[in-house]
Amino acid sequence: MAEPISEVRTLDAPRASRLDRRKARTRQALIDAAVRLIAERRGDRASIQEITEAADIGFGSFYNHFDSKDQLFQTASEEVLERWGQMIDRASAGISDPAELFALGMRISGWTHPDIAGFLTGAGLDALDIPVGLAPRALRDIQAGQDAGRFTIPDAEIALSAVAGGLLGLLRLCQRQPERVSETTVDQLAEALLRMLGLPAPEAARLVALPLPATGTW
Amino acid sequence: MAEPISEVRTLDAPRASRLDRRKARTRQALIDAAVRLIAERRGDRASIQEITEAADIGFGSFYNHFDSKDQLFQTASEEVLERWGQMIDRASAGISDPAELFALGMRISGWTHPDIAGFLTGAGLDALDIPVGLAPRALRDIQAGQDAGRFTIPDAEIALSAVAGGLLGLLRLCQRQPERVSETTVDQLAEALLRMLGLPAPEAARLVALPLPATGTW
DNA sequence: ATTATCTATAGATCTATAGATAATGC
DNA sequence: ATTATCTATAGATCTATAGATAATGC
Repeated sequence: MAEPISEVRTLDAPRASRLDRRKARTRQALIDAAVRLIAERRGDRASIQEITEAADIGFGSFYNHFDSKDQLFQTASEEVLERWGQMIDRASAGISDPAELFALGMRISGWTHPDIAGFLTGAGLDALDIPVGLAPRALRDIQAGQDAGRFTIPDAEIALSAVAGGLLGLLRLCQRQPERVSETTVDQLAEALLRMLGLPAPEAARLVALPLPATGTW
Repeated sequence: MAEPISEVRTLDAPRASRLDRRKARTRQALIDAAVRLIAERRGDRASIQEITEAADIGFGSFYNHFDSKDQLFQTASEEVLERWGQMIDRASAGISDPAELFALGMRISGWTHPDIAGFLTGAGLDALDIPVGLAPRALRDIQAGQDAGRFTIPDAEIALSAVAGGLLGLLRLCQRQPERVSETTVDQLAEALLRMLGLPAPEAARLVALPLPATGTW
């Protein structure tokens, strides 16, 4: 099988024509609209007509970019989660202790942009099935913590689901009753989840008291 | 406001005619079909036609019982969760320690009937918004544990969401890779969640080692 | 006679596509 | 000349209801 052409194109740096940029803009408008609709819990109940109206593009343009609603929602989920995951990567560069990595990722995720938080609460635990973004990073940290003997919890995937449930509970509360979420709420959740993973309570308390690095531009 | 008439009817014991029983049977067939569809993740994507076919009743009969799909799914969710909750009530009668109550409910829920487990994993965290069944009981136990000073976690609702995430993770794993779920997996999850709630680790280990009472008929 | 269920269907969506229009490339 | 977007629409659903049929009550 021959080398894919796109490979070559990627190397020719400024190949993107104005046409390409226009196409990318339309595609991005569809993805942004999908993220908003998931956050509003309209999700896949929205018709393609609603989606294109929310994206402010012509109805037929949808099929220039996606074959079905499911494909759009899958792509949109992957994109927003991967963007989030890479932001956490930047913030946690240089840290090697898996427990510290986990704590940091959780504390940053709890203070994320409201739009993204809305997406996550709308997607619910289904976000765990998205193969990129937050879930694989959190699973990696949990497994590394097991291997290092810092986490005693036996099954990493069950632990990951509990972690996700905790984060989603926090984000839901932020949306519904923001007055009940103080600056320490996120840290308290991260601390509780570290205890669940099997870290001794004093060590969990120590990790969430570490200073947060700057997250950079989102 | 006058006393509701249904109150009186409830006292006249064997009022249910054969017609009433036939009607109840049709209604139950719709509810059972809805539970199966949620478990199969077809959920509200299923058309009313599909629902009535799954229930093996005529299409038009749907509207004798429910105004919309949403109403059916809401009713079905409440019924199956409340049935589950009452089973736990029976199994935990006589126990007063909230931490022990919580541990028991979790350990029983982890060994529930596969059909019900399928429903829960299909519903996901949305089950937390159902006002009857498991969620209010678990929230009650967590709050009682806070009041008794046994749980140190500050926000009971966030904790509940983490607990639900853990249980759903376990049930998902049971479905996908049953060979990875041993007899101790449920107890290990319950123990981890007790630690998360703030119980000292040795105490958490002690509680999940207690014998399970018989759950009775489901 | 009454009540619930069933079948058939009108009207309202919704999806997918064809063909026209507008934007860009050369 | 090429490519993407837009408008319009055919055909396929899907919902809600009307009217016919079957079961039960009295």
